[in-house]
Amino acid sequence: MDNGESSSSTNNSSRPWESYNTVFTNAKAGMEGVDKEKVQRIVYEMSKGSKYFQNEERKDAHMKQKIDHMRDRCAKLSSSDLSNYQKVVDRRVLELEATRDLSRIWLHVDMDAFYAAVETLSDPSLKGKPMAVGGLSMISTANYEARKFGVRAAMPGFIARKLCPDLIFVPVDFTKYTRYSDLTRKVFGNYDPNFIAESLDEAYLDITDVCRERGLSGAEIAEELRSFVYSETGLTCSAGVAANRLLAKVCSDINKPNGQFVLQNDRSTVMTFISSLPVRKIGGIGKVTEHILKDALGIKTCEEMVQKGSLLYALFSQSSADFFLSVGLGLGGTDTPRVRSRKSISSERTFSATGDERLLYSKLAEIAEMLSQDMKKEGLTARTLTLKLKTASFEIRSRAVSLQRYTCSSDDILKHATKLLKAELPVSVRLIGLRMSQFLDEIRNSDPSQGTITKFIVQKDSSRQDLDDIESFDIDASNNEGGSLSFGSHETSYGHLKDVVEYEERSHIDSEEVITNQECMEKEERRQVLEGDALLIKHKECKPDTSHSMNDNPNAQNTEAVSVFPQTEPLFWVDGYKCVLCGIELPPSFVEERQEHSDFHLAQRLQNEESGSSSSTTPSKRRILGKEKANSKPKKQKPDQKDSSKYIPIHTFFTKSNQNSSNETQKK
DNA sequence: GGGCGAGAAGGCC
DNA sequence: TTCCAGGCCTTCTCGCCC
Repeated sequence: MDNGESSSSTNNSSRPWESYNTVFTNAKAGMEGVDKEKVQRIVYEMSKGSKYFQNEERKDAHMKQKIDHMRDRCAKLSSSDLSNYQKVVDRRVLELEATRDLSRIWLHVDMDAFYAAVETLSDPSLKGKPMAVGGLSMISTANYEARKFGVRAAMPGFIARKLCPDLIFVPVDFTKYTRYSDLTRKVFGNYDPNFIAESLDEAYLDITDVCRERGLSGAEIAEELRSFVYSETGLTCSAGVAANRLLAKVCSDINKPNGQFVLQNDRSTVMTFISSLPVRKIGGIGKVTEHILKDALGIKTCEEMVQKGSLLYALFSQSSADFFLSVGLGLGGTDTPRVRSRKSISSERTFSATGDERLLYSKLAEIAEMLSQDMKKEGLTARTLTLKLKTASFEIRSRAVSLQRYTCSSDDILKHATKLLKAELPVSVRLIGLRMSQFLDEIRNSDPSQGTITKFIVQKDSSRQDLDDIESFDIDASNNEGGSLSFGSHETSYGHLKDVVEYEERSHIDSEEVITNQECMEKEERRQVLEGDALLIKHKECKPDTSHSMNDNPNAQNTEAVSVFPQTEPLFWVDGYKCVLCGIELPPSFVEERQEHSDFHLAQRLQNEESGSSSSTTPSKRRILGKEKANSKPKKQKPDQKDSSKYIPIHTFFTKSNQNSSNETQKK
């Protein structure tokens, strides 16, 4: 990279493509003999002038600015600074060395050109021909014949076709890939039941035990596993065997395709191996990190990370520097981590750039629905919604909002996403994404006997479930002595809980549809009727003899519901604003709050009936009060705190000083 | 002034 | 001719609160 020079568009060189930082010329398995300059030139020629290209230039300029800034800081370091940082490095090296574990044998399996190989199995006529899975806009993977032309994953199809005019495009079919992936995983499970699936086509296996039990070496197990994978699927894979996952992953790439590489478990072999290894080979170090390390600090190999450790600790955050140093020592994960808990879930779609608001809202609705479906499938509820937009000029914007309650409802997601989008208009957009984070996982991850409560919360349109409510729900349940909240009792109760909830959901949706065209008071009346009816249905299920006619005409049943449910009065707003159960006052215009409030009483009542507990928690007023004070922040929850113990933060890092990266994307 | 949470952005596969 | 994904994670900055 031509450091410090202007961006590529203004480069006066007769070979401007040389400074175009495409990722497509990076060495990847099967691309060894590729004419890199030709690929780079074609990619440059086809990209230049496009909005994508301009955006790349902007990013490139930003990266260069960052590198320059780092260099400046580097130059300002005094020898005593460096000597102090060196002491830190020396100490950390000792500490890290103490954690070195050479007793484990890890195997990394990587399927060869997975999607392309599966497609070739389905259609043998593709064998031997250059082929890519994907379309003209983007390809997901390419077979080895296509890679000889420089075609590779994440490359736009139109560029791939230019590089290889005979390229055959096959559409992506994830169902098929998942099926084959399942077959490979069955094989993996025979060697390590706790194997870590990284993606559809990659996995880590701790084969220490199987090696010992069968008296076989890592190489022999790898050979056997690959052979079983082939006989089960007809697909080839490559494997790496080493003392930790980081090294095993590097090793699996060495003899690709259909090969394996074993790195012996002794320190000097590891250190020799790592000494000349380019940093880019390490998982977690990508294009940007590679450039920063090389151009700001002159670090190209893993060994140099240790040699220049003082600079790393001077310029990077502690966690980033620790990561780099451990890489330089050839250290990596050796334990089987507990199941990674996801932090967010998202859905996004790219389409032709448009500024048509109606179209944008309709895309938004589709995505909200998809996200909601995914969340329900995974049993997740969350309270932070982030809208991501990629504008026609490839600028990425994200706008987030934290909701008052945990939800997975598409209505809720869409409602808030619409507000976020509205604030950005007018804008021409080519991608919309929605992400939900801050999961309700204290409950999700709590003891298994609470599964049905979780299910209840999740399956219910949780849009109206307040955190406080859930917490009290949970606590009440767990405090209930004598195991009256056993799994069995939940099972029994779940049926009618679910029905009530589903009924209520339907009612809610119906009422919402009507509401849009109704006056506020009328809406409130209707809601009262529906609330009363939901309780009634619940009651009917408990007492099957109750008249069936109740359900037929909800609007006519409210008073009936009251009369047949005397021991637990239905929720009713006295004088139109006061809850008869707890006395809290909420004017009719506080529609959402009133809905939540009634939900709370409903849930509490069901809970109490099941557990026999009469413990009652008044729904928190603090949020309601917070609402009244329009600008006050909601009471801080314990967030899903960064679980720093789980993984070394790797992928992204920044210098310790201020970034001062003028955020053009910021602030409107 | 430090701790903390929310929002935004960057980065990797 | 066609003009660059989708998902997830981490860190940073800023502002509020104690």
